[in-house]
Amino acid sequence: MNNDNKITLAGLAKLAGVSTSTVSRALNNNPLIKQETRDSLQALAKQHNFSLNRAASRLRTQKTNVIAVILNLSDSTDQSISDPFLLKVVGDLNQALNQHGYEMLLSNSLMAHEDWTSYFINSSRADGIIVVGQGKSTQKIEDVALSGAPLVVWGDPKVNATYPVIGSDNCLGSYLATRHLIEGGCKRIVFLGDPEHAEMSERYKGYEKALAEFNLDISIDLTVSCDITSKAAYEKMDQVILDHGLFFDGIVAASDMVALGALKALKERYINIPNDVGIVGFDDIVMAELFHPSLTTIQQDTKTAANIMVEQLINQLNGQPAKSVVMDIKLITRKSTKSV
Amino acid sequence: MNNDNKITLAGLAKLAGVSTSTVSRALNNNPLIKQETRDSLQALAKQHNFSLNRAASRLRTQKTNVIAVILNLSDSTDQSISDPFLLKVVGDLNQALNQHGYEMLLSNSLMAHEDWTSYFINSSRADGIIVVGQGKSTQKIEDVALSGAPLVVWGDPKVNATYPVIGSDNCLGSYLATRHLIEGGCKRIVFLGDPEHAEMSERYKGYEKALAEFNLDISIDLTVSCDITSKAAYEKMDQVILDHGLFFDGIVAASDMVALGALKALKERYINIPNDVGIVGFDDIVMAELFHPSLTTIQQDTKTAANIMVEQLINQLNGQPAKSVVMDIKLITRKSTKSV
DNA sequence: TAATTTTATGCAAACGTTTGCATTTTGATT
DNA sequence: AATCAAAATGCAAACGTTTGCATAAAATTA
Repeated sequence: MNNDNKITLAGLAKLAGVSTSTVSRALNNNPLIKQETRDSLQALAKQHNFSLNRAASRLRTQKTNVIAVILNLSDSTDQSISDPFLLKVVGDLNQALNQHGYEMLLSNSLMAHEDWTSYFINSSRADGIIVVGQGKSTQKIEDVALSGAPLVVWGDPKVNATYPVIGSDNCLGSYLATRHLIEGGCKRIVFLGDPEHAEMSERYKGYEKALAEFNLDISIDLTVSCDITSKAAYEKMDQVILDHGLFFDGIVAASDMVALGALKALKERYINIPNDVGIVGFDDIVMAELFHPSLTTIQQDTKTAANIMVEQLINQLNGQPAKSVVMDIKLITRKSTKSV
Repeated sequence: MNNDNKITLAGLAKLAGVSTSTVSRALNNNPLIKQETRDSLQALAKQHNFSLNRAASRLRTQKTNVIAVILNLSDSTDQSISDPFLLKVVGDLNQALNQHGYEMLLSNSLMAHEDWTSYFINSSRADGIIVVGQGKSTQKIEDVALSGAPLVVWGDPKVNATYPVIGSDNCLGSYLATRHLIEGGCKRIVFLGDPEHAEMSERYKGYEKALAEFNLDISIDLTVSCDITSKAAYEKMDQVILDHGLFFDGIVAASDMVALGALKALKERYINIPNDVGIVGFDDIVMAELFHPSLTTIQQDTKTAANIMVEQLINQLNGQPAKSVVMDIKLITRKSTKSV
């Protein structure tokens, strides 16, 4: 029963005995058309399950109602494509976009399109771009900004950017995390993560700041650099302990996934958490609460953030200015750190 | 420097002193055009960072090169929008689609579009549909299948469907999981999950089959029904133990998330895993290995599955038939069950 | 009832590609 | 050279909407 004779606007018009203009307006709920006519035409359309051809209307209106969402992964490996936090942001964006009447074209930075503006905007694939994550290099993002294409980025809003960035105050978050460890009695605190990475470097700064404030030693040894995946974190911590023993009593992890990887390495050695080593994560992914011990972490409100991002993007689509927004964060204390 | 005078094919043609046909063909690498001409025109295009207007070419060719991916969530709550497993499938699909030259329009079933074929296909938003998850009702999926639109579903391939389904043999997986528990000495094994849910019901069958095979009691009490999220699982198990005590010595969980939720409830009561209670998950999400104890589970190869799904869909786009495919699964034994 | 305003509809020209067919150019063959 | 075949390019008609402007119908006013 493959009803292949695709009906068109003109076809419907003929059926209804009116002009295409009328049908077009009726289906778009244009008040120029009498309510009665609108209703009957819409009914007719539904009856023939007719749908406006978007390719055609996009061509005519020069608007797509599509937003390109680009998962900006660190180029090294494709591990982080399964990072639960980033994917959650994507999920929330999807909701927010749909609620605002936009569709989401999902892409990721590994698909090498040299020029994002050209590929997505100039080609009429999308009206605007949302980049999730600043990654190691912000070059491509800056190129988009420079091109004047509507753009919003999830990342660190403190980074002095020429484009609107929505995100948590990573420095503050990490500062709070670190201070929390210090107040719990930790003296030698490791930072575990990748200080090269845009957002993570801000987290590193917060960590440094707290240490400085409390006059704690901030030696290079305490900075353990690794990719921001649980696997990398696990392997790195395993190696570090093997090489240098348990020379620390606290860990500030660049993300929950990193924290969980580290936790595994510690637990395998029966190191007591939080008594021997306290550990704080970042993100508050669902899993953080489920772990044993449950993970103290910095919570980010991605749902609200997603809505704000979409709103800021829509502002730009309307020719209005958009601004960076700092999201509130919250220290969630659980069992992986000693309570003060 | 907002270079807003968007250049068009005709513009480029004029610049180059050739016809639009030639430019069009050149940019599409049509061998009708002399290699030399092609090269120079492509160079010219790049220089002016010109991109073909997709709205126009889609209208003309009646092809979008877009695939709609629909996250089919259980309609009750939006919790599972952050289900790491489903999101991983989406991530893998994204990769696979891009590699095959398609773009991904991400949507979810909560956005109430009555008629998916009409909305996505008839409207020329996409050329085909991939549904991730069969959910509680397969009605909408069957409607799409009936309409003849190119369709592939991630779900249970054993379900006798009129559309191609790619997925693991859920029944077998669950059977293996259950047998593994039995062989480890478990006598009273709980099934934790939602037997109403398409894929999960298959898992329930596998569980039943194993019990029957080993002549184990299969009473209704042993079926603990809950939503397939970690939170629901945690709360349900908490309540169940509170009400009935520890009347079981094994859990077959409908998914890893469910297993992890249950695990938390058990650990909070200092129930020894795997000695007092063994537990098996399903999916093998990244987290499964990180947990303590690490989770024995049934591994699904989503990356391969994603590629197969895309291939099967492309078959349909080319007018060829597509078939359901059963993915291999693997029991990954870890520390949450006694080794045999 | 005629003139005027208001409301509802229709006409036709875009939007920027692709592609069958016609035409020109080039190269090979007599 | 003249003829023919092959290769390269151009012409122009679609694809299915939307929308400014013109017109027709209905409602209001004089």
